[in-house]
Amino acid sequence: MARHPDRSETTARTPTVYDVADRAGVSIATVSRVLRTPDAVREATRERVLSVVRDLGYVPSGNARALAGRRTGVIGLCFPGHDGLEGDRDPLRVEGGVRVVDDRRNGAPAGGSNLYFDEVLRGAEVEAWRRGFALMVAAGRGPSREVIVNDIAGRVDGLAVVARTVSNELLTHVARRIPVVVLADATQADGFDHVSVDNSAGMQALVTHVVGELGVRDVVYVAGPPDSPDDAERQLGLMSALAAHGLADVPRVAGEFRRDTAHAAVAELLRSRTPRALVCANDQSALGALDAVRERGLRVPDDVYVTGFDGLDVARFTEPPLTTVGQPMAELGRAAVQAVVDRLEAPGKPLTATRLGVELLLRESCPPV
Amino acid sequence: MARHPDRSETTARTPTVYDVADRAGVSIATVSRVLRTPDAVREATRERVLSVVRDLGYVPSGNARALAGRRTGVIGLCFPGHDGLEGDRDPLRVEGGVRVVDDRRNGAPAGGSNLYFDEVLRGAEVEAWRRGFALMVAAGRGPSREVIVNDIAGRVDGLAVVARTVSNELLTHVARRIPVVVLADATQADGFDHVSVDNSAGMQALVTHVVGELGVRDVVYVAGPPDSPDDAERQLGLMSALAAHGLADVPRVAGEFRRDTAHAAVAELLRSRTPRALVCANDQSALGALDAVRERGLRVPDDVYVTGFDGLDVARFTEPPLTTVGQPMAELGRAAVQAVVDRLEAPGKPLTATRLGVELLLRESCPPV
DNA sequence: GTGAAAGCGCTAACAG
DNA sequence: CTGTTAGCGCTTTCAC
Repeated sequence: MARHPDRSETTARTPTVYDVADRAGVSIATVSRVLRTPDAVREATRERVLSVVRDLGYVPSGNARALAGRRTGVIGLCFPGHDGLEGDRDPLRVEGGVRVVDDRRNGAPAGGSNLYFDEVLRGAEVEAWRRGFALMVAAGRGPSREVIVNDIAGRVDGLAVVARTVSNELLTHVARRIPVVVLADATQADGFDHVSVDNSAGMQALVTHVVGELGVRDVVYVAGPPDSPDDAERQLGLMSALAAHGLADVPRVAGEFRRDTAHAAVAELLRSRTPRALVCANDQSALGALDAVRERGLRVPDDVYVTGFDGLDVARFTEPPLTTVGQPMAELGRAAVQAVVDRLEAPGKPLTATRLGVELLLRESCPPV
Repeated sequence: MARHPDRSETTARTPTVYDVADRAGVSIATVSRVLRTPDAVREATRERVLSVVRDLGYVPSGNARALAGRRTGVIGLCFPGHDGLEGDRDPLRVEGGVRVVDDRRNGAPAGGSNLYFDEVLRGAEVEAWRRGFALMVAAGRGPSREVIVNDIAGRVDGLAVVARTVSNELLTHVARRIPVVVLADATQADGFDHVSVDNSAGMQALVTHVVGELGVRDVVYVAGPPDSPDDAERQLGLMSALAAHGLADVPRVAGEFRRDTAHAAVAELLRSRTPRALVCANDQSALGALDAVRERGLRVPDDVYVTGFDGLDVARFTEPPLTTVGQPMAELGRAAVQAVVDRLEAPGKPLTATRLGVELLLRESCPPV
């Protein structure tokens, strides 16, 4: 009471434990107990307190709780902005009304709108919920990203970060405060727990299908960005499958994981020659490859096989449907949260590196034999 | 210092302002200033403090900040669990490896995997970020939902809640502490800010197309759940368009917004007769209607027109592509966050009811004239 | 510019 | 079963 000389109920502030305690004629400790360990309080008292809680519209401050309890009950998830989300700078359109659009099929499906992270996020949310944690998201864009991550790090019990979202330096820094797990990057020995997908095995299976079963010798790889750990692993799988079939290497063009870039690169390539198969680093670039092949008047799969990687939904609806490697995206998110929680529960245990399996989805663009 | 007699740097705890202050030979106030208002501190001092921050791996506690600063910098978003996410109870599969699947088109596209909320979430995230807030998500499933919402309410500055996620009672309760905006429910006069899409106008435009332009008189409405405010509004639009064309009403069957339910209901209907058009309350039920029509050996649009509502991605890839009303889902999320932030900045202003426009997407299942 | 001190609202011993 | 009392780590006047 000393700290709160005037808790007269007339003051219009958001009510605190003190207000509830006063009104119910109990101590703040009892109010706290009613909320956290109801069985430790006599029924009558409990009822009284609860009714005051209702009357006052009391909602306990999560921050005060976290501070006093030394745990927030929140897990953070950071990933690198929603790619291609131009809406980022669109002014928000808020007029009502209806616009009529003739939307009959007039071209290839639009590029996948970043389903990838949507699904990771969903998986993470589900798992966090089950483990009794709330989830805080930061899909950083721009330089302020580092600031935000730092900020988030201060409000959660643990953090899951998608590879390449922020500098390793920052990661190391925040890891001194809370457990950090890195998603979609198999790199070891950086002191973090890791959760990733079997990129290498996936690509290996895919290329084995193309080279081994279909017997194609003339392959071109539409590569991802040089600094992508994902692509690095996929190339490892590629090389290994090639080697297994007596091929030393194949030519590459730079697709950069992007539809437009891949489109341009493949168009350029096709001006000089037509390989039998275009193995693309991801689905987006496969869409670009498909565009370029079509423009050239070539048929898929008859003239050229085309394959992707990721298993975006949109890959099922291309013309023809795209053979690709499906990643368990939602499970990635779940596994990440799981790894964070596990680490929280067993701080001392050795670092883990979770590997999730993938699916080789054989479709018309490069069909089964 | 009185409160922290032993701040000797040898103790291995997560460092606090006190540790930084000690090491840098300044007061905690100065440390705080360096972080919040750098210009208020002499350059030399600032550098010194910053370097200690780095050395110690200091990350400020967001909770303590929020508590002292009386604002969290976080906005909450709650929606009703990820529908149909069975993965909810799946054990997480964590073995690596590759599974090969012949995934050539073998049926209709799978039902939309809840893109709806994924996009709302994404929109909210983007807007929160731009406004300098972090986002906390709760996609509640089960009864503990109410508990969690309450919990979240205690850790955020404002809350956006999708209609029918939690009881109005709880909403009213937490609204006494922080601003609450309700999504996708046009109901007024409940004391909350609202953000929704123009359901009524959308359906009206759609039905005007069917009845007015295509001249169909024999329509059946595949309705949503009786307690859905969304469907209620859509029916309003339906009635109004019918009236405008001299039709009193049309028969209804219960689709419940679900593919399976709608499938069953329409199959039942078709056993007795075949209406010229099936106007469905949402895309999911339109998928079900399509299934039933196909099974009956009828052709769309030649024998029956079918329409949906929502504009899910999957509706573009059905056979034939589905005429539907597209909702700006990401913008819904953005507008919600915007409403929360606006309310935070101007607590006194009158309640708002934001209405987002929709698009009538005319596709092959009920094409333009 | 910088420091001292007073909380922010809650939990968790520790007494009784 | 209930009350007292320390803090949790930070921001923020108010002096100097």
